Amino acid sequence: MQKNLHKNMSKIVKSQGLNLQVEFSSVNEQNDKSTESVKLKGKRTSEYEIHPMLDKRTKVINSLESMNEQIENLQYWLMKAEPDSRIVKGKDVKFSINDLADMPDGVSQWDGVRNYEARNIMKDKMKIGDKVLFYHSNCKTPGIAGLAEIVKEAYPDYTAFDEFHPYYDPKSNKDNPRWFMVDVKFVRKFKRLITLKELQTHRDKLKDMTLLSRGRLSIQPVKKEHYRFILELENQ
DNA sequence: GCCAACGTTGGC
DNA sequence: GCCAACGTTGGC
Repeated sequence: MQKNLHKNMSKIVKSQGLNLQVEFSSVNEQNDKSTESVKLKGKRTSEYEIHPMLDKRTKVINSLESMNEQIENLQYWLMKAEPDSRIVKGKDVKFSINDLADMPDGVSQWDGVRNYEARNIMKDKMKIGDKVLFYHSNCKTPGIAGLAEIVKEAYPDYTAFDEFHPYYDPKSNKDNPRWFMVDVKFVRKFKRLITLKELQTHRDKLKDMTLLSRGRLSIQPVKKEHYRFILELENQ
């Protein structure tokens, strides 16, 4: 019976075209009800209860609802990096989408953010599985270069502790870290760079996009509809 | 807690 | 490399 439940879940997930890996932990029998956790890709986990008195279909719908909740909670962000070489305190701070792709497992810490608003987004808002538009800034053709996702939630940015590091901040220390970072994983490069210029021509659709109204913020929230629109632009 | 001075970002 | 916009600092 459990096997069928799992099969049904997998089928529904597939039929909805969702890019999720569903894992099931073993069921803990506890008198008249048991709990099972559903793990989505990354570490977002939700628990749902299995009531022996309810039929299979109800169980599947219940757990799907919790899955949909997780999907609804998915957040979208834009993160800026500089793809061109720039030497700060003797170290190159260049970081392009190709550099991210070349990291082991495509994963990198997002260090060097020294702005409170951007920090607070990382520290308080970003969750594993959130989607990221990878933006190339301070370069010849600024624009969105591809996609990444959050794979580790906020932890202290230790580069602030090292006085020889370009991102050193004497006001931050191990006991009272001022700056935080998340880990980001490469998802894919866009088929083409979606330039800032191009985005600016869609002011009708993107009028309240933070990138267009507050260009300086290096980590920004992105509305779901804007995210979707940008993915459509890629194919135009 | 205001705000002038200063520093940084990032498009152009 | 310029410089507008905007974020931060610190004196009062």
